[in-house]
Amino acid sequence: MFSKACVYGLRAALYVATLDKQAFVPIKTISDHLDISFHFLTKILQTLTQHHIMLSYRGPNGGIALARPAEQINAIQIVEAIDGTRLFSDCILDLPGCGTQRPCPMHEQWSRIRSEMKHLLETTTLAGLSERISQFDLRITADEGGFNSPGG
Amino acid sequence: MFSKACVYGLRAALYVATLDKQAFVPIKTISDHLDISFHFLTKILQTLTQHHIMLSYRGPNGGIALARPAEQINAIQIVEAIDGTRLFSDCILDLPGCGTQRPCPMHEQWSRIRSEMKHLLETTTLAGLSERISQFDLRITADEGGFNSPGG
DNA sequence: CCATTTAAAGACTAAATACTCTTAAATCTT
DNA sequence: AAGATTTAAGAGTATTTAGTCTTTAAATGG
Repeated sequence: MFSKACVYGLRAALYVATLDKQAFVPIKTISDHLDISFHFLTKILQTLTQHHIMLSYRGPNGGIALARPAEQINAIQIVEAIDGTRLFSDCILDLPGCGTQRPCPMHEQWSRIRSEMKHLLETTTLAGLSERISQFDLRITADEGGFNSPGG
Repeated sequence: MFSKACVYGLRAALYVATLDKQAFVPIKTISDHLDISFHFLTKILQTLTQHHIMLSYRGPNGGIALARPAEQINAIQIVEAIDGTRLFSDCILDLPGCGTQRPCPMHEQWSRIRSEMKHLLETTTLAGLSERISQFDLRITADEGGFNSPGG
């Protein structure tokens, strides 16, 4: 569905949002916490900074941070920055020009699904997810236990 | 979303369904009509025959055919045969074990989308699609014009 | 100025996906 | 039996995605 890079980007951005700090977070810290390759994550976060979703700063006390309040960053911005917009426009049968004018036989039904998916990602903010995490002790890592209790 | 192989498989199966013949259709005929690589399509259709969605027969007047009436073949059977079932079970954040018990922060919303997608594919039969094609002169090829008027 | 810390950039490798090509096997026609 | 037609199977190639490694550049602190 989404590329690995996209999923990692979502997790990393969400992790930064949960920290709720003004300070820059080193990418190493994030990659350690989320168990993602440091170098790979660096590339992914470069893309997000290039899309003005995150800010980066070099040197000691440097790292990355959200470019704006978590309320103003939603999942679709991250997905589109990394995976592009084709997911929300492509025909299920991959026919060029498929649309209302010249639909494929699944066009109407499929575009409904796509719209719902897009709508969900549009209304899902990092702030909302972050709140849900702290409220229900959810996780964004692969380890056992909740987000705030990595030890058990 | 779906792999190329999956999309080609869907198109090919749908094409065979629209022919509405008992006879076997040579793969070459299908690949020519749908402008898909013959050898690649052969592999894809091998998968579908191995999953008992299609039948094959070698030699002159051989080819492939639907293994059962088009009413009894739905899109999800083809998608799952080619791309597997992960699309309908995987967590959007790729967390292992994500589910009702140990959800990720997007689990509930995302599984709703997944269910709708799955339901759509389950209720979409080759017969239904085929009927829609002939009724509205739709297309399953990349060329101009409707399915029944490839020349214009 | 120098060492350290950090991201940026780019080359490189590995794996998965998307094909292509060749050969074999089955089937039909003559 | 011979030759043509067609799928099956498997090896091989190309492209994309995923991930690694090295070098460079920016920033800080001493």
